[in-house]
Amino acid sequence: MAKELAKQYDPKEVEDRIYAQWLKGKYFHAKCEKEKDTFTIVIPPPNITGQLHMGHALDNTLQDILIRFKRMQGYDTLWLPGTDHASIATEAKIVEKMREEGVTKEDIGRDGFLERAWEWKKQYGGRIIEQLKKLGSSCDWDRERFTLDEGCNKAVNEVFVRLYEKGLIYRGNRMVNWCPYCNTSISDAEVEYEEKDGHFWHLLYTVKETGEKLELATTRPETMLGDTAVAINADDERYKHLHGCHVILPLLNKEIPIVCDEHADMTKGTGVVKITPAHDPNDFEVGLRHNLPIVRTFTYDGHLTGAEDKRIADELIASGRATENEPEVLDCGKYAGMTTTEARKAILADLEAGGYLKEVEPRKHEVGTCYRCHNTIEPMVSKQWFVRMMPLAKPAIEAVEKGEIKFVPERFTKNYLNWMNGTRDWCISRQLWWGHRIPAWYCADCGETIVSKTEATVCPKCGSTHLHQDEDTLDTWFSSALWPFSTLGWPEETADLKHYYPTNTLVTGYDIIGFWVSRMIFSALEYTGEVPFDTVLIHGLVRDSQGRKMSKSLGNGVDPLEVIDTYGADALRFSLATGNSPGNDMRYIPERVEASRNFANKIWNAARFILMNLENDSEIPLDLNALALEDKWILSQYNTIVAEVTENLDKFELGLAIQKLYDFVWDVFCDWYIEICKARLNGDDEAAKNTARSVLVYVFTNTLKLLHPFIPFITEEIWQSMPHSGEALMICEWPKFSADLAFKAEEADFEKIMAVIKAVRNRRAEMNVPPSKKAKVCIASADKDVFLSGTAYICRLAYASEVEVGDGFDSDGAVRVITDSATVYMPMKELVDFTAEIERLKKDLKKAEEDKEFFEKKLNNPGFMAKAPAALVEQQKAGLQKALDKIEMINGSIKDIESQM
RNA sequence: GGGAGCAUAGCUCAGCUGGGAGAGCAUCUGCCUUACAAGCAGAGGGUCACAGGUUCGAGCCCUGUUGUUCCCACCA
Repeated sequence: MAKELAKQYDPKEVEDRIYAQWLKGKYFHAKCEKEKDTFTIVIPPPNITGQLHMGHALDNTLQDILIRFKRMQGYDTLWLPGTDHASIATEAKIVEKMREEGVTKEDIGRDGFLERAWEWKKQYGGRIIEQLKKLGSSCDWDRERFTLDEGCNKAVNEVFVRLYEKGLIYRGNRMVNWCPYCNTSISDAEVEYEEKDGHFWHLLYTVKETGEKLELATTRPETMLGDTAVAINADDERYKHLHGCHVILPLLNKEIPIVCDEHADMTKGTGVVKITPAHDPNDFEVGLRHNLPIVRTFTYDGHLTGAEDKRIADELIASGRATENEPEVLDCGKYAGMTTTEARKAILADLEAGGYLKEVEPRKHEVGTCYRCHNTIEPMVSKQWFVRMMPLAKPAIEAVEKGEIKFVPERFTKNYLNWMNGTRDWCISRQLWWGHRIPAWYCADCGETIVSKTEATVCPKCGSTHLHQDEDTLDTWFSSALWPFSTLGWPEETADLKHYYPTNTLVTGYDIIGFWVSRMIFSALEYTGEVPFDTVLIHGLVRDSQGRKMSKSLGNGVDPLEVIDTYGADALRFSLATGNSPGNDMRYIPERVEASRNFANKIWNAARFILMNLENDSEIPLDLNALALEDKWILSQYNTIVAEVTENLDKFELGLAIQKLYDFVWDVFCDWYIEICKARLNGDDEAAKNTARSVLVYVFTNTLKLLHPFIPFITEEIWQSMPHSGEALMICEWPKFSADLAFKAEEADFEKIMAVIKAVRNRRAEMNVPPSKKAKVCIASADKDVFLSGTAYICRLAYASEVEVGDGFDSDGAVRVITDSATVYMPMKELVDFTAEIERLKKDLKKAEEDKEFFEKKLNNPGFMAKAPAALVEQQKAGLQKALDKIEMINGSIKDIESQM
């Protein structure tokens, strides 16, 4: 006897040991083998602040399946791992921790803060990597990267300088989304719109020239102090007489012009719009068109501006350093220092007191919020760095339209194109410290801007050495956008970059197509001249069992590590991979993980059975000449599975691939083939025994290979217990379809035997005959040889005391069942009820006749005959023949019984 | 306002180029048959949301309707 396995599979005992073994063997390490084709995936780098959640588990399971599959297929395979510095999230975490200690950023300064941040990274940054290992991820850990490491920084500076020199990066006063809580600008992509209850406040502004009250509505009355005009539509008949007039801004008693602008929509509200260029994106545009003053009334941390704010701004303007669109700042007087919420209240109260508030209308509206903290975004004119998107988006759109990059499923192409087509200039500067500092310096003497890859020390314009670097850092996504090539060494022409770039498949969720995928594509095209990957495999979200998004606030998140601890990593992986189709959301159902665990255990026990029946560890060669019918059947079935699994993996249909394997292992191999082998294994024929062993081992170990990408731990553990050559399953060669193993005729013959066994079992169950009660089974069939070859296991599987095969049998007192190739008699006199038998047979007959009609209808349909493919027509003919045969047999039996009654 | 997804068994979902509706879980019946009770053998359960259309043939393709989810959009 060979090795013995425990009765139940215990993942805890196996997983860490196997993972250590893989690491020791350096199987994950890509060796940059020049002669081999490559397959490369770069991991979507998880945030260092993060803990492994179900989304990561799904994303990384899919990647690991693809990587392991390709590795076994013989590609030089690289899965490049790493983490993202996540500027805004990490900085928020550290600031929060400091707050608990009573320390602010300002207290410790930039260097002190960064010291803390790196310390934090050291402490927690590796956590999620360790968690990925628990999942079985076969990343090349020797190549692990971090978006804020030195290499990435080099790439970032390189890109920044190149784009700046091409005029594709610029700095200017523009309308940005400002998060007063995070105290930084964020990009358009980082704004999430949420429907909130709000109001429409109808205000009355007095027209200076005519004295009439002009009604307008606003959802943000607190911005009114910054109004520098009121807009009407030039074609609006109601207001033609007001062209060139002015209104008196309430509270400030300031005269502002009435302008005609297309932005004012006659069909909406009163057709009059207040214009606040400093705090509304549309109004900013209107302001530019009409050369209106831009008056800022909010501070960057969400309060109303006061005297000091105004002094600073005035000073800048007076110094002549102000750039285009530099906003003025208003001293908001009694409102200064109030938060925007307080100011809204106070201003509304004063407007009402002054008779300027006509009515209040409740209204739901979409409010922009920060994706990090979900506080309301204040649109704000601010001086920031931007990437000019138009020239970059164009090639990125073309590359996808030309099919150089393929989205799976295809529908996400549209999603991507919509995003790319609609994208506006990208605000990349952040008022944060944790991140890539913007490589720009300003001359204190002449105001010159110097953009440089290395530290600037002398002003090239005036020779001054009084330079200071821009205080801001770059959007995290600016460095993530370079990930597929910065991690391979770009801008250096490294061996890795040459060999592994462009990468192949990017696996990610549909939620970050805009944030990340699109930016990688245009970045790669611009800097490397190539697409970063050829395929983007999109998956959905993992939701909770009720279909809700898993979230911290709901507390409905399921911790993958706990699942692994309870059921094993393989069970989790299996659950995530199976029944999941590309691009669609899925629910996490605990029962499914349990079912997956059961499947793992099923495989485990199949292995146990095989091992129990082997004499030793040595391999047994497969002798194609010694095969029995059932051996040919299982080999042929296995062979088909090889082709199907490979095909589906190639198509990224991972769920279908593993489903087919599940069915094959459980329903075909275990439920049928193993059961059938027992007859030979328990018999005395040593040669037959050995053939059975050889086929069991062959099919099983090769099936382990097919299963390995999905459930790597258990398959590796079992494979190493089985007779094998080679160090590890994970570096075995992927099985190939083999014409030698395609036994179509034998498959069909064996199915006749299966049909008889199933029919007997079915009939026995109907009659409630327990397995312990055996009965003789007599098979009358034209295919005598087929049934004769299977008597040993028909006996076992059909609970027969003995099996006889012949042309006809004494039907007296026999229960009978009819398949399309045989009539089976079971002498069970005491159970035979002639009336019931006839009733059953008539039921069968009815079904057979329905079948006959079904096929005849098709075959008599001229349209079908003329247009259906030939193979299908043949199939229908065969079906009809089977039905006819069956009808004949049933009629014979009915007559037979009637004659005995 | 634009775009997309989903609607199939009691529940959760598969069903890849159109060719007699599937799985897991749950339910019911019988089994501790020496790999596995986390198991074995059976059974029941579906007008594939609705209405049209294309086709010899539609769960699948087209049009519309309803319900539902999501993404995008500056509607004051």
